[in-house]
Amino acid sequence: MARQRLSSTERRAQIAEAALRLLAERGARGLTAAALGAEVGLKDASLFKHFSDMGAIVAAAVDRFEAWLTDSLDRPEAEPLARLGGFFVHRQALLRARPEILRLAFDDRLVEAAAPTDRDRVRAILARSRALILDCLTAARAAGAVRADVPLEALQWTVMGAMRGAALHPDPPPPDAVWADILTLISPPDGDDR
Amino acid sequence: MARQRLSSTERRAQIAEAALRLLAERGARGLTAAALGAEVGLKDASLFKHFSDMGAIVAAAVDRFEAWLTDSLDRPEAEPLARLGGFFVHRQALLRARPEILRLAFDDRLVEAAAPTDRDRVRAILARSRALILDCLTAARAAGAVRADVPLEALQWTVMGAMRGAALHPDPPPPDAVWADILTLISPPDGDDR
Amino acid sequence: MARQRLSSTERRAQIAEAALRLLAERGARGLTAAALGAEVGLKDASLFKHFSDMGAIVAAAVDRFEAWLTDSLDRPEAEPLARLGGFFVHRQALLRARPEILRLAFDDRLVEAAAPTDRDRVRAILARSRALILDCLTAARAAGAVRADVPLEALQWTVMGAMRGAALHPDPPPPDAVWADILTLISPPDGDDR
Amino acid sequence: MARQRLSSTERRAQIAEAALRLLAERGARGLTAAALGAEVGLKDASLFKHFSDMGAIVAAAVDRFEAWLTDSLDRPEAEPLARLGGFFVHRQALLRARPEILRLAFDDRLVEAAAPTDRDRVRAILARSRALILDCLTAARAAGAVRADVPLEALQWTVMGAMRGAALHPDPPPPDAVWADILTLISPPDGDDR
DNA sequence: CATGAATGAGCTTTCATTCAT
DNA sequence: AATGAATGAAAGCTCATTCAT
Repeated sequence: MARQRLSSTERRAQIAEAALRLLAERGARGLTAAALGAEVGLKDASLFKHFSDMGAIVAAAVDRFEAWLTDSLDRPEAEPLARLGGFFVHRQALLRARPEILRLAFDDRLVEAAAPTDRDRVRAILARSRALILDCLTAARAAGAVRADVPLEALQWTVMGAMRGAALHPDPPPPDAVWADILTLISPPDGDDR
Repeated sequence: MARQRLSSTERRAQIAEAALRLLAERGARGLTAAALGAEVGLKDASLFKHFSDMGAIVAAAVDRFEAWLTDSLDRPEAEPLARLGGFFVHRQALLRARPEILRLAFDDRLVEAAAPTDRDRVRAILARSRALILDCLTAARAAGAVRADVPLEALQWTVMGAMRGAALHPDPPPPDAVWADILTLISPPDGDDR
Repeated sequence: MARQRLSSTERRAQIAEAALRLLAERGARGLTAAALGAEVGLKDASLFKHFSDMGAIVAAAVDRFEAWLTDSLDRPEAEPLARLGGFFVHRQALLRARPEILRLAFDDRLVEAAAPTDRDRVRAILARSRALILDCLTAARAAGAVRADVPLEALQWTVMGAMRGAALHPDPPPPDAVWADILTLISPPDGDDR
Repeated sequence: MARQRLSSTERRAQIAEAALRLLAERGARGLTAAALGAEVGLKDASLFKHFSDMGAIVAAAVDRFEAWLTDSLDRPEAEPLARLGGFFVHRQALLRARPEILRLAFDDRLVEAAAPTDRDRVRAILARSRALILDCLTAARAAGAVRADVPLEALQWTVMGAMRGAALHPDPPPPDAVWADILTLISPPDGDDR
């Protein structure tokens, strides 16, 4: 196999991405320099020409993870439930496009591999999604757009449960159909309309 | 401190439990023979007097995990929603009693540590809980006890989302209150009562 | 070759001593875990059962070095030149008994291998010998026992030069003969006797 | 900073000199291609455009060392003690001008870094200085210019001890003052003048 | 002339495991 | 039943060196 020569910028991106993949597929113990090297067609030693150590690689992987999960499409100005729906559908699409990688969003594998500093970053990234959901629901409730007979947190869990359930589903349903069902669940019960 | 000499049976149990704890607290990379030995007051070498190798230890840990998650209190004969409520409340109690250990139920840490065989067993254990929920909901719908305007899976995700959300909550609400909220969410909308 | 089993205490001593030897014979770059292991009949990995890391090994080697160079025979109460002569002869004997190891006393090889903390310790050990010499000479001068026509330091250099020269000599002369010559050199010139 | 492009000859000299400096300051383990490159403003790989390998670099450093220690000022025709005094003062000046580098003269650091061949060269270089001293002393004794009551070697050690002591002195005394003291020490004792 | 990318060999260290006591 | 000493394999990382640009 001809020795691949890539620019350092490309390599760094490639390595970070491969690290995320390995982490998702084989867990923290599967993320070794040798395995990572094999993944990108390098020897283990060569990795350290691009990153100072494994910690830096994980940090770059966390950056990458953050980039994926930072929802550029989020429109804060929108009507709260529309905003939440947009987030939900967009995030579902993401989770399906990168199933191996984004499964990391649902457990602590990335947290486990990371050094304390990055650990907090990962937690913060995940917390942001939860906060966005809760924000939208809070605003929606103020506008009477969601049911008032259960605590907001119950609604948040419903949304997050659906997110997770649909993403991990072996035969995932269309995101907007799922969102429609969520809407049905969290909307004020019928009688209120009258 | 006098060297502790325990019967083999006790030791095996103690080690398996400690393995679960380590796995939950420090992840797959934190489960080393030395750490595990320290946890139970043995030297690493002594572990292998009780188990043939680390794989066997993880297998025993999976047994233990299965024992915890096998709900002895489940009463199949009960009315479906009552059965589901009983399961929910009981499981919540369990998750709070063993927070460190049972966090394993929510991610793939145990899967990661396990050899392929045990991996499937863990998946099966987790699948059983999901199946129980779905069973109850299916029966309940047949009896008209849950809303019919969303797919059963949406209801399942709602229950599981609440289970997870409540268990991971920093200041967990009383299980029966959570269950009451879930009931509200999954019950048929108001108008149907007439 | 039958696997040698030694008590940890013995091993530690053996390893520390071998480290000194390697350092003296092959220099800082020759002191590798593998080489050291070979020297004592162990695999490199086994060394770390007895010492936490290479730093600890070097530290133990410095201890050993210190023990050799700490002159238990020194008698502060003696007449200064007798005390210095005793030191000189005793130290010469030592340097010949352990030529490989004690060559370390004459250059910075040990300093180079050591971590900053131990580095200072080595310097202190070497400084002690120099101080002892200077002390004796100072006292001797006060008693008119050494010549007064050159600075004390010049006398100190004479003693130290002879120490080094005699120790490194391919065919080393008897220590007391050397000492006699030094005495001749540093004594007050003839005329004083009258 | 614009990439420095130097002629090969200049580079070789620069690198050899930097190697000596590194060796003196950081020891054999501090002489790495990367460190050496940094010292001269090159990348490690670029060093090997000028030298075939590290061995060649050390060899060039030994050349350099030899050049420094080859005393162009030595005048064999002079009166022996004058010749020795000239050597002493000149060498002292050298040691002070290049303290970092010439400290190499006093221990085996350079020997340690060198391959066997160069090792012998270094030893030969150092032996030359010793031989010069002994030659002068031998001639001086034949002329009755030095004391006859101690072996020549003792006088040689005195000179060398002073050389070393003065060079390593934290606050070095003027070379000719030191030489005067040496003269005092090695001259025939008073009474002989009559 | 100089560099950036890559490598193989070797280093320190960790880890699961074996064996004699 | 438990340990202390030892090991082989593999991990993370450094280093001299090669090669294409």
